[in-house]
Amino acid sequence: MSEINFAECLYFSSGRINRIIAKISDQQFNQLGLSSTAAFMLMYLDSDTDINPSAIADELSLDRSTVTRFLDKLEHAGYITRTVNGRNVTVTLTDDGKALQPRLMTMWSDLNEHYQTILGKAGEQQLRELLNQDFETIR
Amino acid sequence: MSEINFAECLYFSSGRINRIIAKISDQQFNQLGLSSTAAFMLMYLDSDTDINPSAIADELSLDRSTVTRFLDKLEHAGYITRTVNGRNVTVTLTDDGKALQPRLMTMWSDLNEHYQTILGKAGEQQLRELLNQDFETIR
DNA sequence: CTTTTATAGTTGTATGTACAATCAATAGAA
DNA sequence: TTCTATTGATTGTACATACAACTATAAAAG
Repeated sequence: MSEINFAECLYFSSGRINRIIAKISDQQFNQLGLSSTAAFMLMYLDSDTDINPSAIADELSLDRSTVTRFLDKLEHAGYITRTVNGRNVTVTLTDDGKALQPRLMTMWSDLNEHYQTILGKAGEQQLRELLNQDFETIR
Repeated sequence: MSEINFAECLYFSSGRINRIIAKISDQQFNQLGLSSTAAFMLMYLDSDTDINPSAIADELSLDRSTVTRFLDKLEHAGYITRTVNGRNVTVTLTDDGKALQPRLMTMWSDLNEHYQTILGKAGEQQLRELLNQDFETIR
């Protein structure tokens, strides 16, 4: 009776596309034994110095606790170090972490090509613009 | 040096918007003590008879195992029953499950209004269309 | 018919993520 | 200067989800 078209439901369609995109991304970075989030975190850490967890959380739109978890992994893997300074923490790439950067960059550009293959050039562009609007934050 | 704009990275922007949308949706359905996925599953079950888990998985773009997990919860909550028939299972709404439907429908329409408030009317429409393309499936 | 292959569903396990609570440190007010 | 409120980071916990392995059944091939 109700005839709901679930394909039209934002909840599922956004979940679905998110999983598609995540999978493409993971396939890339898993080649380095990294999850996508960990990989992007490393790239962000290369872009500046004296970065703290909160800044990472802001930049990558993640909860601080989520950032903590990934930093644990990256530290354990030897790609970063944490320097505690009072209640602040500074995150720094190790030499291993720096050495990874060129490969990360290559993968990132491969990734963007791959997105275009799947989504189409126009679709990829459209999606990018749409998703990057500054939506009202939910509390 | 690298100057990556992470806001432009599909991996994070699609995750971000997915979380926004999921949160709006969850806020609605949690009023009935249901997760969004469980709620949509119930609505789908009302739309036809003799539905099996695989069909649910197809319709909602979820893995069969994920469907199993939610059916466990819904069964435990008394909203559905499972009838095993050889290797096939038929899922049926209980009376309680049926009784829930009007409220689910109301919430769904509230939800759609809420999306528009957050995303803007145009944005919501655009997003809907974009996300509903039939992307090549990843294997 | 019997044997092989494919399919439906479930279970084990792992991952990414958030939220709430907590701890420690700083900053502001008294 | 001491007390209080705020803030940065972490930990405990919970959830949605997938994938791989497994079980049982059905279908196809011989």
